[in-house]
Amino acid sequence: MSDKLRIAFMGSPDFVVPTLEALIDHPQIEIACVYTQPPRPKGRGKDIQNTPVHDAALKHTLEVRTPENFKDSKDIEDFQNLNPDVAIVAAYGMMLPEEILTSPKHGCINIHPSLLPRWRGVSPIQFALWKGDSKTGVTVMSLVKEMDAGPTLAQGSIPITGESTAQSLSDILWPMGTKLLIEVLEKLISTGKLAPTDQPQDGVTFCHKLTKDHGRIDWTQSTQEIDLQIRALNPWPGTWTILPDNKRLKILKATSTNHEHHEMRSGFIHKDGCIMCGDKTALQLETVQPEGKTPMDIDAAMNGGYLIEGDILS
RNA sequence: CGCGGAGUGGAGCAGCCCGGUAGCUCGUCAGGCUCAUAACCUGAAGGUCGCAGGUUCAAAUCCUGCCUCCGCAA
Repeated sequence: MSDKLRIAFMGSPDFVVPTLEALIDHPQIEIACVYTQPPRPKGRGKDIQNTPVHDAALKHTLEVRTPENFKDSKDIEDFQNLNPDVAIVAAYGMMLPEEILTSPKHGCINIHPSLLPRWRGVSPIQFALWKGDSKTGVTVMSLVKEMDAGPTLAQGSIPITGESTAQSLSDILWPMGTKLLIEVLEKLISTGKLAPTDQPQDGVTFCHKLTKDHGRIDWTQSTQEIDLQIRALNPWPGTWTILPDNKRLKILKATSTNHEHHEMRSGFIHKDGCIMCGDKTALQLETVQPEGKTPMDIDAAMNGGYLIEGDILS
């Protein structure tokens, strides 16, 4: 019998790979198995590709399992037969049935990048930023049947600034979550139990899944709202607008201004790439990407004729 | 073989269909004007036109193959 903590890791995207590697490197932890999303067609040409976690696990010669879901009792049995002390779930990308949640001795532990109970759901970082929260954070919690409603084990908080993007927050929150997770696990190892705290009843909010459609800019909104949208949806799913020739233009970076302008129509392109918004202030575009082109700064886009003073964005 | 766009001085583009002197908007450098300037004027430097073949008197331009980048979609 090993006295190491026996873990099943479940995750998929690149930003949880460091979490997996931190667990691998921990002397008192052993990874029994890594679960991740099945390889799927991806990218141009639709080649099927492993998830980043899949490749990282293979690199460390860990067993990888990629069930489509846990509806098949065989998959559930296979999981139970691993007999893990605890399962770590980090951006795995699927709901787990109760048989899985209750199977490990200490249940399933999840890293959720929000200050629960605020922003339960799948895109918490983006929503905290988009809805103008002044701070956000990361919560380590036990999973229960109801989504993101389980008791918390640790929590950390960070401020959201006018410069924050979903990317910049994610870059801070996931390492913070990993650190808190390790602390929780070390405490589990030393005391043999978790120290859960039930979530408050009040302050529960939910966020839904984002799609590319959420990235379309409505120029009748205020500069402030559009600025938040651009930073919240950066880098995914990205924000975009439609040029007069019906081509898409991604907006990668922009700054709100309070310049005064003579032309007030929403979406009107002023000299230097200032766009009129609904509250009669303007948004200064800084980095854009026309369809089929690489990202470029606004001066280049104006010089190249992608944006023309006097045209209207829709 | 999912659909599509693109590789031309440092940046973004035009030119290609209808082969024949390297163009446009900027940037950079020098000088001028100005109290001054990201403004204005004058001048200059800077490009094997993605790579390799082919056709031709002549290829950025036509033909073939390859490489690279990107949008959509997942």
